[in-house]
Amino acid sequence: MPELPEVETLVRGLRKSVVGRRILEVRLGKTDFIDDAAAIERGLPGCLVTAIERVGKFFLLRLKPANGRVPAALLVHLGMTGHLSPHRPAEPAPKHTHVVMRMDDGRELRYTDPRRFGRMALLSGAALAAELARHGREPLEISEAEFRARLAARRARIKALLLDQSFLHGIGNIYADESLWRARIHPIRVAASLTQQQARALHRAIRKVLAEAIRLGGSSISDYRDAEGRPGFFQLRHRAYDREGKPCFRCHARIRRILVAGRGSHFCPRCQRAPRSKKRTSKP
DNA sequence: CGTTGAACCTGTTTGC
DNA sequence: TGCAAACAGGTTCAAC
Repeated sequence: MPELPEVETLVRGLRKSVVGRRILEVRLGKTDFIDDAAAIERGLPGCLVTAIERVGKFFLLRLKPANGRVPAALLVHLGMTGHLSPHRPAEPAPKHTHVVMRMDDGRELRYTDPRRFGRMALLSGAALAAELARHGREPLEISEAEFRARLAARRARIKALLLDQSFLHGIGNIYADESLWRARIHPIRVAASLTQQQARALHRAIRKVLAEAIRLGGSSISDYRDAEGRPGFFQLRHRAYDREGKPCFRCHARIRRILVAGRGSHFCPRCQRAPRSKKRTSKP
């Protein structure tokens, strides 16, 4: 569910209701997705949430401890099925609610995640810096020149590279397929083989797709909801993702689905030309 | 460097 | 209807 636009939408919603609030109490369910559950249980109560940021697909809740200890940050990743949102305590907690933070306005910030592919960690100082250092560039901020230069240095397939969070962070399977469709680039093209025009088109497509998805509150495929429980609407604008067998919006050819980097990849076989296969027929 | 497949988990959809 | 397989918005790791 959660790629950059969904996390960004959630972050904007959470800012309004959670920043400036103090965490009074923490209750945990299953904890196998938490780096150090004891540290969370011990460290969160008493903390003031001073800011909420998005780093790629991660949430970063900046925390100010009550008793003058060093500031820390709660890092949250939603994995495939995670969700983080405020609720009234009277609202029954759904199945798979694993973290409940009782806030000083009487509400509960709940983390729910059926598959528990998400991640949570309370970090400060060097550990936090090390975590952030593993991340790639923001797709909405990287310049076209730098994007092109970095592509030129890579022999990986473009789809695999777009999913690589140490290259760019925040793009997942939906927005990779949507960006490639818009830029008319086949997912198995080698990154370094893209022409300057194609790299430029991809840079623009990524920005356009992500910006529009944020504007529409993200994509709700099955269960994504924002901080107020409302779905996103960008799924209505998908042109490739999950459209196997349906006509291409540009040329009406049937959208195909293949496996690239182990992920279902959707593309138009007519608009997004496959690279010339590299069967060596002659050798000088 | 890069690729593939498996693993981590639960739920839903699809196929026989 | 029933049951099994396939698949899902993600990441990581071993093996090649």
